[in-house]
Amino acid sequence: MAIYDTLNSMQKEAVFCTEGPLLVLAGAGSGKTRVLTHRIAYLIEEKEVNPWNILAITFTNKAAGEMRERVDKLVEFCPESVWVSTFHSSCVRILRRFIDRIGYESNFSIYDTDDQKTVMKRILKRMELDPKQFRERAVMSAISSAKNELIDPKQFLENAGGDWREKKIAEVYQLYQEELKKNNALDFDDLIFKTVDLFRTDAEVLDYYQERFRYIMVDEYQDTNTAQFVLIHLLANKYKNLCVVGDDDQSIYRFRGANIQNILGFEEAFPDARVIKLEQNYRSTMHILDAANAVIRNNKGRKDKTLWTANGDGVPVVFCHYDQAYEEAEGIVNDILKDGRPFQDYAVLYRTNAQSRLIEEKCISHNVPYRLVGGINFYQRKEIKDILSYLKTIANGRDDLAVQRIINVPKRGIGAASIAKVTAWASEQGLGFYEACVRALAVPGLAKSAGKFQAFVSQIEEFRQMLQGGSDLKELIEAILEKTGYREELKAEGEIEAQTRLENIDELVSKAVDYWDNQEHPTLDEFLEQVALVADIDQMDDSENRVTLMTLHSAKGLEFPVVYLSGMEDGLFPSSMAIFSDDRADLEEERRLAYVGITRAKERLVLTGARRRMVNGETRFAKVSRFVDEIPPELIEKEQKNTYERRNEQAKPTEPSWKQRQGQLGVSKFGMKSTPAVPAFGKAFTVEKVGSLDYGPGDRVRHIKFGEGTVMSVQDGGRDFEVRVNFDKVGEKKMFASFAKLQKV
DNA sequence: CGTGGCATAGTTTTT
DNA sequence: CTATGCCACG
Repeated sequence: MAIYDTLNSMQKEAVFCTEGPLLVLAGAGSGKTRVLTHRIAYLIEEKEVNPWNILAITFTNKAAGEMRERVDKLVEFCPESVWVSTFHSSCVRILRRFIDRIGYESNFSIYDTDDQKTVMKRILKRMELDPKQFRERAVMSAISSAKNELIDPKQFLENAGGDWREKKIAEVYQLYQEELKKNNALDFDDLIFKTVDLFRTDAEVLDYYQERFRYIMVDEYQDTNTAQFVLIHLLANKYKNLCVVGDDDQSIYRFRGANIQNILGFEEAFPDARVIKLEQNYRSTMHILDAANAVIRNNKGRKDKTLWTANGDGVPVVFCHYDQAYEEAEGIVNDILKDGRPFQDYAVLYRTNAQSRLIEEKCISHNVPYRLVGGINFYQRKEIKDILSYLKTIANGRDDLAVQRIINVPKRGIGAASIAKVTAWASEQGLGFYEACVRALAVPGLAKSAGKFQAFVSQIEEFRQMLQGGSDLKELIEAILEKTGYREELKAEGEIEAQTRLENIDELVSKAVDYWDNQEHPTLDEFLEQVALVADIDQMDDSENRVTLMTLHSAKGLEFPVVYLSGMEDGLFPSSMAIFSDDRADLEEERRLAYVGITRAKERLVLTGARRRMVNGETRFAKVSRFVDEIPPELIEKEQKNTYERRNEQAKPTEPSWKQRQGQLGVSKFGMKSTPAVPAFGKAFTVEKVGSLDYGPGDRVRHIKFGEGTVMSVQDGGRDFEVRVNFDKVGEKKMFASFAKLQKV
């Protein structure tokens, strides 16, 4: 019983209440993951529930991974049988097994956002719709929302009524689904949608899973959309042992379909539901919580609760107002240096990804190591998508988009015209695109190009044989790079580009190796599947001593000793979209975002904002964010950081450098994790730059490949220094300092 | 068929 | 400002 003694009384109640529907309203930092994991342990150890009968669902792989780890530690008997996974991967697992019952093949491929875009573009073009009126972004989001609400194309059309535009979108939706079906593909939304579809049409399958999952737990319940709600509802409907944990004040994904009503109306959906509130916070100081409470109190549609803590008051919240956005960035970085904790104790949060740039620049110029979460997903990078498309083609060749992506990468002299011919013939014959390539000779009008298609096909076949012959993924990717001439082509693009891209590919290789070595029966298919469902935040490597830069959205579920909320300006945060919206709920969502941001801080919270900042090349002026004003004056210290003050600050002697600071690691109160010997995957997101260069224009330097040369110029290119060097042998080259590793001679 | 240049449009957040 | 798309030229 000892493990439960560490829980407070409310937490205990939630853990011990195992039968029937249960809603746990868990405020920020109130230990909800602890409750979930202990509840799982309790079910197994005390209630003798078979681990096999437990399902725990989260939103991100990271959360699932953490829960998995904690469950494995806590539960003695067969913890691995507990199904801990995300919505999306649970659905994939179910669909792989039973999707044939709703007319798909079980080896369906999963389309990511880019794939969807490609398909959508094609359809919009084919329908000759005015691209101004039907932008693919808008159409896609309309379709996505429809899927989140479980509306199929037919219903969409019915709902459209007499609205011409809506009717057209319904038509696009219909065609889009047909196209996906033809390619035996599902997009992200389909994964949920089709699982619900499967459960609704096949009572046998539903019953199987209802029996299997007698105890269901859902984390971050406030983020579920209607489709996910129905899914859970169906699964839980037989035994009704459903425990959902969430915080309505942290619902920040309305824009992608999250339905806050799922949590607010839980008691109506399950009339005999128990409700337990967790209001004791273990994370932050009272000052921080007071600020959070004060802000969120302005929202109307919420369950009433007030966080409190036994921690002390702590230091006051600070708001720093700057003139310019770059001064704000500078101020934050200076403050971090002055404060003097290990870098990993700090997070700088912002509303939009674009804001990261200024902060990055200042981190670079002050030698502060940082880790950037978000931005372009690693798996969306061109070179990664290329290699993955090769792998997909090698795996089965059924993913037409993948094949089309690589058929002329690197250049094989196969142009758009030939591809169009093959595509047309393929659909005429009812063949997949790859199949059609195999039979290129039979395609009418292809003439000379047919040989090029055949060369491509035989190359793919060669790779397949490698795989069957026992090659691992590392060898395979290596072979692709060499034999297709991909590496060659990259190099032709330029030294800097090629190096960055090859480094990214190396990251992919290490990911592949990691998978290959840790799996009992590794398969290419399974690897590709894992890769399809990862998000940025999943890869965040928190073992390195770096400042974290990310959006408020990415920050949910995390905590840091010191948090900077930057860009606290009306029009930016809250966004002007929300301010001018006639739906009050939009502004409330922004406020919840502010609440999430504030409650990430454990000890110190600094809000910052600027009067002016450059947006889209023009200067914009902004008032202080209304959220700052919602914090009562006695809780917050406001500082005007004007240009004059800043000059004084700058005049001070340089702060301890990064290297010196590293020595403090391990001595500090926080973050004692040691750096692993093998760099974790995710390095691609951290930018390690050379702080200052020991060479400048006019100096002689040596490059590993190009030999000696003279530095022409050094330019601070934002993320890195761009150096122009005139090499004796090869002439002038542009390169990034951190990659070029130039040596002064 | 490929490339390079120009024009235009877009900016919230992402599983 | 930047990324993408389209068009015209080689």
